[in-house]
Amino acid sequence: MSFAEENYLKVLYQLSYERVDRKDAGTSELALILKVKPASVNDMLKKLKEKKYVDNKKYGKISLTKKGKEVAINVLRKHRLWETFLYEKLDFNWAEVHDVAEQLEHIQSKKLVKKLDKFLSFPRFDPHGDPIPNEKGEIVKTNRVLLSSIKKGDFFRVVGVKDLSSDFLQYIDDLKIRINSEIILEDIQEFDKTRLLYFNENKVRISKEVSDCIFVLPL
Amino acid sequence: MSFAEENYLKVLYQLSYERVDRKDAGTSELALILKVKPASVNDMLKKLKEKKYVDNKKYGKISLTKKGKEVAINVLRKHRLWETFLYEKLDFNWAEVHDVAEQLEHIQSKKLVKKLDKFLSFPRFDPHGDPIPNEKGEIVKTNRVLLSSIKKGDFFRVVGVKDLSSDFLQYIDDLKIRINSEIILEDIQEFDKTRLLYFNENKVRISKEVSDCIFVLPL
DNA sequence: TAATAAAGTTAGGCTTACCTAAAACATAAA
DNA sequence: TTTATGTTTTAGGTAAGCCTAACTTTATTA
Repeated sequence: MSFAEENYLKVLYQLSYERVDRKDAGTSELALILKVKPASVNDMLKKLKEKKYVDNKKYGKISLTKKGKEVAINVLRKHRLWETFLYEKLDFNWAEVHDVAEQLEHIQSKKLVKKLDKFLSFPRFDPHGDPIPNEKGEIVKTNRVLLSSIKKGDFFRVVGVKDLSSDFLQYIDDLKIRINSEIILEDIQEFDKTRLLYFNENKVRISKEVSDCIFVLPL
Repeated sequence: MSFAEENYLKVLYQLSYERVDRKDAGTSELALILKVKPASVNDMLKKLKEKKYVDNKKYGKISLTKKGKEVAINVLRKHRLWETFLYEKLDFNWAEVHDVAEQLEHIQSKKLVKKLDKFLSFPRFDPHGDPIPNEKGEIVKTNRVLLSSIKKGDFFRVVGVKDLSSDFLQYIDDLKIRINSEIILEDIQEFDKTRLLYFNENKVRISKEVSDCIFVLPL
């Protein structure tokens, strides 16, 4: 299983199972995320189909087989364990972990993953609040929601940010909104496309777009 | 700089600068170590030459340029830092670290290397006793020698084993000869191709071949 | 020194994963 | 329903990194 193949399966999984808007993944969307052309996606899908990792008909819905899903979940597990390692042990910030984990997720060593998991005390969520599949591929449910859905007066804890390599990440990190920081939203003032949030003593103005990137756990 | 290119430069460096018998590296020797055919080595050398990483004439000695040496030392630094991490933090044994480090050494992130180095408290030697180049590419000298050169009555400390993926490694690990274990050789009895070593209370029989793989520091 | 062996090189091919350009199909708007 | 727009697929091509087979050069040994 090559790096490229693993990446295709991982992104396919995320588009099929981890999206809020549950619409099917298409060739061009995949191409956009993987930073290749739609024709290349097609080439690879053909190969993955032959190898029984995906199962799609011409012009039809692309779906992972059981085998493909297993590989995808394993890559995701590694990605999120490494992100946790970088954040917890090496003191990386939210904005920095993703790109490095993108490389580390392809290291092939069952033993390494097992030992890393243990070293991190079997974490269930990564720094972005995404669930880390366990060794069997099981994924725990969480009732986290996006900050954008929080209403004035609600209490919650920040648990993560979306696992996207966006410019927001650096910005969010700069706001010092750290995971599990026990910050509680005490008040909201709504402006045009902007919300003024009071986190304990801290006053922070956050745009709609940014609050669509922050996961919180209602208390 | 691709994985393959990095590997060629790393092996070239080791053959040129880290060998006891200081003879020049040849196409077929490189091929043997890199597990490819001599023709492939030639293809790659041509490319590395164009890119000014190596400097060799047809049928002549292959040598690294300053630029090539820098890359090689950096890969070696990463390899040995990762080995140290696996051994010290994840509880891998001597036999297991090499293959995984072989993959990890190609991760591209200056920040990662820097933080890993700090996390490990700036180690100067890896689990095999090989020196870890510092951030500037400087390599500390050590006066370690091979166990095979030790004479009856000498005192020393085991500091590592050769960085080769050999069957010896598992065997050595099983002997429980751990780095910095303060074990001292109290007596040797010589047999045909075999030495019976008394490490404190432990009596261990070791072949010539194995004692050619163990680095010790005379006390 | 000539014959033989070993090492290095070249030529031509293969596979992977990408590409562009053009054709086939699907969907939404007129 | 036809047209316009966008998405998916096909065909043909490229570069990296490997290969085999044949050839050239260097080293060894008779």
